[in-house]
Amino acid sequence: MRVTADDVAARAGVSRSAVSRAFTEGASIQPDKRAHILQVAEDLGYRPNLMARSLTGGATGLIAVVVGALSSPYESWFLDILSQRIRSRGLWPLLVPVSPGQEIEPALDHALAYQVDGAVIAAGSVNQKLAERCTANGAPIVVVGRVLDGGGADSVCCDNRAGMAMIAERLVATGRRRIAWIGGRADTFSNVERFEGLTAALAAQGLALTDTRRGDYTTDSGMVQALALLTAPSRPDAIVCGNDAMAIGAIAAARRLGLRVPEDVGICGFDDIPAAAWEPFSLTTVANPVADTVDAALTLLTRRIAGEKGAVSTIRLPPALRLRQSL
Amino acid sequence: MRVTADDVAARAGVSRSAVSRAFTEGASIQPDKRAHILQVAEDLGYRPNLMARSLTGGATGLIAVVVGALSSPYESWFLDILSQRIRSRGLWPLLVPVSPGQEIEPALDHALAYQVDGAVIAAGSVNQKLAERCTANGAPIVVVGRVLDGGGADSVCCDNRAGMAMIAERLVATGRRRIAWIGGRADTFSNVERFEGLTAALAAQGLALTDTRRGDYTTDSGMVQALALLTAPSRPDAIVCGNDAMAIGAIAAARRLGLRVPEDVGICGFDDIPAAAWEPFSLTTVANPVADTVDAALTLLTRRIAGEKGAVSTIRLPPALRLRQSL
DNA sequence: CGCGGTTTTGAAAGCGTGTGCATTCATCGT
DNA sequence: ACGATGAATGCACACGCTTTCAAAACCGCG
Repeated sequence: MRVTADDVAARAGVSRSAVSRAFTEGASIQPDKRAHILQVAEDLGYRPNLMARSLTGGATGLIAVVVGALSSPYESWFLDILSQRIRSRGLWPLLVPVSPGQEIEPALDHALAYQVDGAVIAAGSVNQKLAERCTANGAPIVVVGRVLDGGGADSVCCDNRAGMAMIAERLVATGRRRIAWIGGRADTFSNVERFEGLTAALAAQGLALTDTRRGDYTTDSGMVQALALLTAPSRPDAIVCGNDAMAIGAIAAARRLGLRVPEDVGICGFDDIPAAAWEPFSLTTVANPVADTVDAALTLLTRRIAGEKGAVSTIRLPPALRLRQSL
Repeated sequence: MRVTADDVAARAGVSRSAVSRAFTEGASIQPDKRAHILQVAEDLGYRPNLMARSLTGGATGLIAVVVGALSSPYESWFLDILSQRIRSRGLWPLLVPVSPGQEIEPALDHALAYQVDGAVIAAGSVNQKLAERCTANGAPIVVVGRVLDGGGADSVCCDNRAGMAMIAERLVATGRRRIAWIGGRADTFSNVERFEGLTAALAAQGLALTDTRRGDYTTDSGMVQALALLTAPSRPDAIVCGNDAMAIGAIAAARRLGLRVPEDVGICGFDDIPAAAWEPFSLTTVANPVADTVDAALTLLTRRIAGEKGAVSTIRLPPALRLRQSL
C-alpha cells in the first residue's frame, strides 16, 4: 500500500541501495542518477520511512514535550515558543499532555517507547529515578521551570526569588503596607520559590505579609481569592499573585468592588504573559524570560543527545520587572 | 545500549517470540511464563520499540496535529482539548506547528514520513491534491475549522453563518443602527464565512455594515482597528469582530476612549474562548462548539483509519449565542 | 498406553531502511 | 597500452519487532 524504496528502485531501474543513497546527503552516487531517482520518487510520492531509518541506530528526531493544561495562557505561550524552536532545530515535538496532578511517568514511559531522542519536561513532578531511567534509555531529559532536587537532570529555570525581590522593592517604593499574597498549589516548585522569595525580600525591609490565600494559577481562582481578600475587614493595599493569570482575576475582582487599581489596591503578577500587556489590565509583573529559557533548555538537551557526559547543570535565568499601570 | 527483546529473552531463558507474545494482548502463552517475562522486562526497563513494531504493518498510533500560532488563545484552547482527546483514544499527537502564511505541505510531508496514522489539520490551507496524497500514503486527514473545496477530505466546522445570524438578530433587538465589522485575514475560510454570514443576515433585516476594517485575529489588531472606528466622524454603535481576541481588543479601545460598553457601543466576538467570560470583558459572543468539533473530527478520522471508504463527509456543528454584558 | 485435538513454543521470514564490503567501471598518469 | 586510483554500484546484513508455520508438549478419553 505505502510506496517503499523498492518501488522506486524498480520504477527507476536501479538497485534499492541507489535509492537510499539518493536520499542520503553526501553519499557516493552519480549526480544525474540521483536526480532521476529523486524525480521518480517525487512522481510516486515516496519519502523514506523515518521509523525504519531510525531502526538502524540513527536518531528519530523526536522530542517528547511534557506540558500541562494548555488552556492556561502561560503554558500555551511557552509551548508556542518551544514547539517553534524545536522545529527550527530540525526536530519534532511529540506532545505529551498531562493533567495537573496526573502522574507523568506512564505517559513519559510510553513516549520513550517511540524512541524519542530526548524530552523537555515542563509539567508534572519528576524525580531522580525517573530522570535516570530516561537517560539510561538513551533519551536525556531537561526539566524546565523547576530544579530537580537530587540533580538527576539538567534544568533551566527563572530566578523566582530575584523576581520577587524586584516586586518587593516596588511595593516598598509605592508605600504599600498591607500586602497580601495569592499563591498556587502548595506543592509546585514555582509557587514555593515565589512565596519564599517574596516573604524573604519583604522581611529584609521589615515587612510581612498580612494575609495569604491559595488559588490554582487560574484566572477564576485569582478572582475568587481576591474578592475574599478585598472584602475582608482589613483590606490589603497590595496583592501579589503567584502568576499573571491570577493577577488578572484579581484586577477583575477589584473592578467589580469598585476599587481603583493601583490607587486603592496595587496588583502584580509573575510571568508577563501576552495578556498582561493588554490595556484593560496593564499588569505590572515580572517578565519570565521564556524564549531564553527554551533556547537554553534545547541547547542543553541537544548537547546531551550528542553524547556529552558532564555533570548536570542548572541554569537560572534572570527575570525583569515590567512596570505597567497596576502597581 | 537500549535494552531489546533479545536481552529480555536471554535473561528470562525463553525465545524472543515468547517475549513478543508476553506483550501482545491475547497471544497464546502460558500465564506464569508471561508473568515471569513481564517481571524480567520490568527489571531491565524494557518496553517494545514502537518504531520497530509499526514496521511490520501495524499502526504507529501517531496523529499529526497541524496547528497555527499557539499564542492565539483560540488555537491553544483548541489544542488543549484536541490533545487530551487524542490521548484518551490511545493515540499520540505529533505536533506540527505552522506559522501563519507558511506553507503547510513540506511540514506535513515530513510528518507523513513518520508514518502517522492520520492527521488533524486546523491551520494552513490544504487543497484537494494534498489531501489525496495523504490518503494515498495511508494517512487520512480531517480538516477542522474550514471546508475543503473540491471535497478531498472529511471536514468538521462550525456553522459560521448561523452564528452570525444570531448576532444580527441580537444587534437588531438592541436597536443598533450603525454597525461596523472588524475581520481577519481576507483569505481565511472562517473570516469569509463570518463576514458573508453577517452581511447576509443584516441585509435580510434591511441593514448594512457602515464600515469594515481588517485586523489579523490578534487582540492588538482588534484594538488598533477599533480605535480607528471609534474616532471616525460617524462612530458606530456596534462593532462585530471576526473572533473573540479582536473583540477583547475592541473593548479595550472603547474603554480607553471613555466609551461605555454596551451603552455607547456594543461589541461582540466569535468563538467564546475562555477569556471571553472574564469579568472585565464579559464578552457577548457566539460559542464555537470546540469539544464537539474535536470529537466529531476524531471519530471521522479513526473511522477512515480503520479503513472506511465512503464519500467524504462535511459536518457542520451549530454554534450558540452567549449573551453577556458587551452587547 | 495410544490417539485425536488443543495449547505452547521456537525458528524463521519478513517489515523498510542504512551501510560495510566486494566488485565493477571509468579515469588518469606513466 | 597498462596498471593504479578512485568513484559508483549492488549484495547482503543488521536494526527490533510481529507473525506464520511447523514441531513439540500437553490434555482427556477410550
